[in-house]
Amino acid sequence: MAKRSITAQDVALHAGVSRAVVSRTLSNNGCVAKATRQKVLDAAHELGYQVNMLAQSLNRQRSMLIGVITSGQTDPYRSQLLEDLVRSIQAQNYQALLCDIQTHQDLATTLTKLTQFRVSGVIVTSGHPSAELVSECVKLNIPVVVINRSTQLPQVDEISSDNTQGAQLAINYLKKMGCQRLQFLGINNGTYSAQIRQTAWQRLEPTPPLLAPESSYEGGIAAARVALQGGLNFDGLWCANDLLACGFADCARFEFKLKLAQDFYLVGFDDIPSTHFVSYQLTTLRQNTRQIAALALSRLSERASAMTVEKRIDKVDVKLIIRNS
Amino acid sequence: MAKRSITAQDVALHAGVSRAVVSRTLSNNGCVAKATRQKVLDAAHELGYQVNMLAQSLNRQRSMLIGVITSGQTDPYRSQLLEDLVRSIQAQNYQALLCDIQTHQDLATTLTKLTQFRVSGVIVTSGHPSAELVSECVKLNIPVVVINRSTQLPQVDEISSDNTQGAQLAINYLKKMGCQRLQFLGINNGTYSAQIRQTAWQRLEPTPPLLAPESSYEGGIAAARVALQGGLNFDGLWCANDLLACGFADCARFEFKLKLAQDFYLVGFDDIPSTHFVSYQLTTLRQNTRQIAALALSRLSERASAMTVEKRIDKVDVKLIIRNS
DNA sequence: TTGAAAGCGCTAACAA
DNA sequence: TTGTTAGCGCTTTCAA
Repeated sequence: MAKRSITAQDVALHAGVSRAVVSRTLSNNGCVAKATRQKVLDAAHELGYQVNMLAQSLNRQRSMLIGVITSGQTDPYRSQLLEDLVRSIQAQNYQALLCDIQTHQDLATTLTKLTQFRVSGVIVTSGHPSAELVSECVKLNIPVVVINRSTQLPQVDEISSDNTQGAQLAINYLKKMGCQRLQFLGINNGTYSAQIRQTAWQRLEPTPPLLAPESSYEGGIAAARVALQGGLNFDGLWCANDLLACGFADCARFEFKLKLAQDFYLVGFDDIPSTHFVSYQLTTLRQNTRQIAALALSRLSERASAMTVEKRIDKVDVKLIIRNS
Repeated sequence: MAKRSITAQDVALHAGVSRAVVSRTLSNNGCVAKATRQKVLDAAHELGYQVNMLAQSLNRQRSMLIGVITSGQTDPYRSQLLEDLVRSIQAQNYQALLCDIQTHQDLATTLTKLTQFRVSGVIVTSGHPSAELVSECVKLNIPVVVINRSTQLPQVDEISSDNTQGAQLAINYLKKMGCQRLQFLGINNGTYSAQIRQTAWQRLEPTPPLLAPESSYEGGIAAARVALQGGLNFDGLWCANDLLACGFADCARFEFKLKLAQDFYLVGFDDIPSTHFVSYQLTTLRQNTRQIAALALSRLSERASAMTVEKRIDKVDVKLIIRNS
């Protein structure tokens, strides 16, 4: 039943040349006479030839696949990042092998899975690859880049939003709004980004941070209940992310009858869609996910050609989006 | 530099057998003596052998890859569906090849890309595959399933939420809340799902639907401005999706000072996170994305073993989530 | 039960 | 510039 598909051999026959010439022509590699080249191209087109990526990859010991590792957590920011990553990958003619991991163990098995496909690179947006895993990749010449997380590993490039700059922008904004007592809302045992933002904050402001029990809308509500119980003792708040900010804002407004941009100012992080809903209009910091994605691909290809180049750490600018909080 | 990785040959040598035995043992295919089997397993484990998926797939003419086609549109519902799809795929030991398409043309090139990787199946969540594309897949024995869309093609299985049931649930709810003049908010030139919901609605209620200019929060606002301008002439509204519902609700509340669950009732669709925020608390219909995903994988594997089985159309139950609207 | 050998479709070194 | 040849690592008849 399953019809055999058209191979380079067929094209070679049709064009009256050898398969080697076909290969050279189609991969633009090695020299072919102009006329021959055209013959091959025509034949390939006529027959509807499609190269078999499996065979090609097997031979080249490298597939046109790039592994993208994400955690189940589907918050709007992550979705946006993923979308931009996939687009960047496809723009370079690669394809995205999407791997969802739940646990640290998953990361290990996933990374070996990816090596079995001889991926051209791995982009980690969740979890922390261990040294052995990475060295395994290095051995196989597979570059690894991590996004919004750090690692000690020397061969792994890092890309993240500039959280320090973010902290500064948030503080400047709050002060400009006249706030005198600033506060930060982080997450207990939170994500790497939340921790970094907290650290960045603490370098600039001494106030001990508020901590939400979890990184979510509900976490923001819970944090607000605790924080506002004894009265409002701050007038400017920076939240580690927008979901927290929305939760905090709602609890403050509906349970404690506080008014945003009046009783206190609030800055979020991520610029997720909800923040621009009429009922929120939250001031926030927008990450440049497109640039992060583009940079990830650049780093991957740089390291592909020179596995041992020095580790690079990129900080991508964030942008303050001023709304009504 | 790049160390050659361990092959079946190495394992064979180490175990003192032929590579054929190694292959049989590891793929559980053909017979191997118990003792030999153990020897091979031990050797493989000791050497840390990992099968080369490229070689295996080339030989079997089929990779452990499943193509997932999505459109750039990252609304929360789509993200959730994607996540569930990827999990289901990984649960079956396959890997997800994620392809983002923008235009109809992209679908075509993407589908041929996928065939080049000899994927074991394709899941389409966006766009409408043409007859030729599908027949190309059929020829290569690649099953195709579409989610939340329909197609005339006989070899393509369809899975979607039961929109008719959804319409009925929404209407029942609104009537139970005492609504007398029901209305539906669809989308002008909208998604397939929105159209189906509209059709389902119209079979039950004769009222001509409202139409938003686009499928988004802003679309909902725009629709509300038009609809409410001349006064409120309905008391129960069903929106094609939650983003529209949020926009409509906000415009109604903030611009027209209407009260939800008082001046009119509103039911959404999708149960996206924003709907359960304190400031919305929208009643909505939840799609069972996990079941949709699981079903997609089932259909794919069924068709894989019998390409010509009759086309199947599955409707997955939706669930009314009653909140405060 | 095991091994030898052919082949999946492609690339690349080498020779012509 | 072209063709020949030897693999890439695996699976799978077919004999032994």
